[in-house]
Amino acid sequence: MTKNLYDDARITAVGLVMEVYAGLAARFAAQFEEHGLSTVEFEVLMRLARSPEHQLRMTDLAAQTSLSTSGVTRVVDRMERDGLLGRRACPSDRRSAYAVVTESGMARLDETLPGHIQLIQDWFIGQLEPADLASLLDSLRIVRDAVHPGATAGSTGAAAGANTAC
Amino acid sequence: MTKNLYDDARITAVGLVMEVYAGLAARFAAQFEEHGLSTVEFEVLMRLARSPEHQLRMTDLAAQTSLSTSGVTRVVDRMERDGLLGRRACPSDRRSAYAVVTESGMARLDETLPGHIQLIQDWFIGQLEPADLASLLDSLRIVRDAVHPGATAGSTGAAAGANTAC
DNA sequence: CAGGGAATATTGCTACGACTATAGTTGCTC
DNA sequence: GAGCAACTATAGTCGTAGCAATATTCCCTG
Repeated sequence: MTKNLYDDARITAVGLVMEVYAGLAARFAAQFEEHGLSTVEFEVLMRLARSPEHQLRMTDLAAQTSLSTSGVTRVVDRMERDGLLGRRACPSDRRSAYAVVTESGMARLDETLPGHIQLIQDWFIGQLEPADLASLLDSLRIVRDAVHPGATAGSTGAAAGANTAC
Repeated sequence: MTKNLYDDARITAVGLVMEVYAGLAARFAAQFEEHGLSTVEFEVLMRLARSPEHQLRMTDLAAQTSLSTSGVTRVVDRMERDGLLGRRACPSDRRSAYAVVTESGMARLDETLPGHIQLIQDWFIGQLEPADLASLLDSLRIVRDAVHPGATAGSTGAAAGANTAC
């Protein structure tokens, strides 16, 4: 018999990552839906809430969410229609537009967040010993920094990172 | 100021998982595309290749891939059209149908796999010290077993697990 | 200041996948 | 054996996201 590459330990290692992701994502999605949000909508809300003035340029939002710019346009369309977000013209660059969270959007997020954190606690954090968790996060950080698609709003952009200030 | 839940350490912990997943998935997808495969097509090919006789019932395939049954139908349609898969009637249960990998499908997988494993080595395994990697996998396994959406072809089905044998 | 190239957002087109309904098959019960 | 519930696969419909094309604006160079 030839050696079986299909059961290679390296394959199963990434399989583990994928399964953990899939499991968590599915549970999160179910809880988001209870509050009328999809996963990407929650992600958009979170990214904006963590930004100064609760707003971000469309392009920056796309960079931070692993969505294309057109995808961001559609999501913001929907959320604007639902009153969660608003658009604001950028004073210094008329090409750019800000997506800004409305009061209603912040309220929706505040209403969703406690349950979300509870899920994280129950299915992820709480499953591990504190020392193991710390070690796990360290390792994940290393891999993240290597793979690093610029999701952390950090130093990915070759240009000066301050263009968030428009 | 009110306490800021949006930067909660627990949120950033799952953010880490999501970012690692997204980064790996994007790189994998690019390599799959070089061989004319999408991510789900590769996953289907892998699941079938790891099964006895290189075949699986449509329902079982759906259970193992976090795809719906109709999704599996469409994917198998495409892959059958491309000659990677074939359909075979189940002799003992005429409701069921097997999806079976063709010679061409196995060849495609064998052609794709080395590069895939190389990516895993470069961006995941190779980033960590062996001891840290082992610890990481242990922790991931614990979380996986908790979240456990039955992706491992294990004991999810309430009925006897042996229905893979049709 | 005129013009070319880069950047930004949007829209049309297309592909993919989930939800639902439908048709066929099986096994159980009376 | 007829009827009925459960299961399997498929087809219809809809929502969502990516890619390419477009219009506008900005910046830099002459």
